[in-house]
Amino acid sequence: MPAEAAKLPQFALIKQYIQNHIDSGVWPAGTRTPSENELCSMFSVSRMTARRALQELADQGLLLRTPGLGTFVAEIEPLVPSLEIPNIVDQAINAGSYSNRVLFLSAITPSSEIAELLHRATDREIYQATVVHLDKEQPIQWQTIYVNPDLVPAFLKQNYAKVTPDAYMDWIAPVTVSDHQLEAVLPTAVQRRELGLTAEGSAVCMQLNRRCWSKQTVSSYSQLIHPASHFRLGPDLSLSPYRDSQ
Amino acid sequence: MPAEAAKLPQFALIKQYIQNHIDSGVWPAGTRTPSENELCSMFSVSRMTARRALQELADQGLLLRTPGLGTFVAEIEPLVPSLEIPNIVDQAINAGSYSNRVLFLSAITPSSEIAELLHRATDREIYQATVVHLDKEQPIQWQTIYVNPDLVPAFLKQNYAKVTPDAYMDWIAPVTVSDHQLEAVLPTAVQRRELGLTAEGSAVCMQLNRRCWSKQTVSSYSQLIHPASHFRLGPDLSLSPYRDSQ
DNA sequence: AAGTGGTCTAGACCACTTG
DNA sequence: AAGTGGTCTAGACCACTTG
Repeated sequence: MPAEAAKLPQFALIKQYIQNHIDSGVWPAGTRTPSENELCSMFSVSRMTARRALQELADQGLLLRTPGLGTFVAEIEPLVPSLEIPNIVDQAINAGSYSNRVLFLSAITPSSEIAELLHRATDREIYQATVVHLDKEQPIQWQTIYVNPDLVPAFLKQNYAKVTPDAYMDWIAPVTVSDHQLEAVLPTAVQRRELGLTAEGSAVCMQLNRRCWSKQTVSSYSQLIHPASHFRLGPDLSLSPYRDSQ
Repeated sequence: MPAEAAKLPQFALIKQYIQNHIDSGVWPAGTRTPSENELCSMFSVSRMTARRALQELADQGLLLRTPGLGTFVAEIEPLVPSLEIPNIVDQAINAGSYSNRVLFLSAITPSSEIAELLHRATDREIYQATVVHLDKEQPIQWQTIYVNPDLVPAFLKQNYAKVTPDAYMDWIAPVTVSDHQLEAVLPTAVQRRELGLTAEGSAVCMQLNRRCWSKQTVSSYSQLIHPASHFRLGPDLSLSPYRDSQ
């Protein structure tokens, strides 16, 4: 028995054996792997141990198992690439360089579009706030947030100089799910002024539309508008995605 | 024994029991759950069955287990929101309404920036293609792709009217990982003309920078420029994220 | 009828933590 | 010393598929 490999438990050794055959192409997608009983005798192991190896690889999506038929190597799924959405306001708060300007805070009668997004009738009031968020005195985001007053009745009575609308909302009605949309836009004249955008060429903005849910009820809908110069998504491409693994 | 709940296996019943106590707030984060042995006697079940319930919930991230200490309810992780990146060229191809115009196809001496992204020296040639992709005769994407000739030596000899550069690349050097960056830009005069953007206001574009890797080697770097009117990320917000679960 | 995976049992030994 | 989770065994019954 080689001394090097003695540390891993037996189910992990069986997993390695199977993974090697898949990665090296010896077992292409669709190949039947050894059955639980076959692995038992191959590795001199009980069925529960052989089963654990197969089951964990199946949970990872590498194998497909069918009672009565066997275990098969799964097709590689194309893996839809995705981008994480940074929260530049939270980053500024954590850095201690955050401030803001509240431009509007009031109850309003929603447009039919906003009412529909909040799942409310157009004849029922909702709350709206418009805030410009700043990092080191530089405007980084224009936020217009529409709030469901049923979930956050005291929304209009808060002082948003220290606690942002998002932070207060998350305290009263924690976000359980959120939807996001992203598009490139040209800001309005008011937005350009408040965001400090003067030159024509630098006036391009990224608009993020975000709807938040709290326990299966829509709690808010926000339009977040960022100067393109302050909002890029994705990693620094000078770094290798393999930096962790080798 | 109630007839309704008779269908679920015992480990699933124990999982339900634990999940209910977490979801309802009876066991907040940090609470110690019953141990494997305690669940054994509570549910008149063997330790392997009680263990399975705890282990599967731990695999889901709901529980944390420590040998010698016990099993504890995990903190809810904030869950970074992310957006899937649509491939509008593939969508057009699948819809059967795809065509393109190849503007440039040649070996070039790379700029230092491009050379660095491809992990190559500036004095070694690379391949470049510039293609405008169309859907139903409408321009939807400007692509400038820089290719590592080591991996795809015959890149310049292909006819890209039928098979796109990306499709050919994926055939020769399948993409194992890809990096993406996204920003809002104003297109150049040439890009505006080729993309059919005339009015000033509609000239905003989304630029996606994508670097593809094949077996831990950079195979290509692409700049993908889309008219903002044809490129929005995220779901239709008129749909509920709960559509599947209720 | 023989083989497959899904569930389950009643034991065992281990390294680890706590009093 | 008593309890915890991690690994493992050698059996069992089941519903399911195949020849």
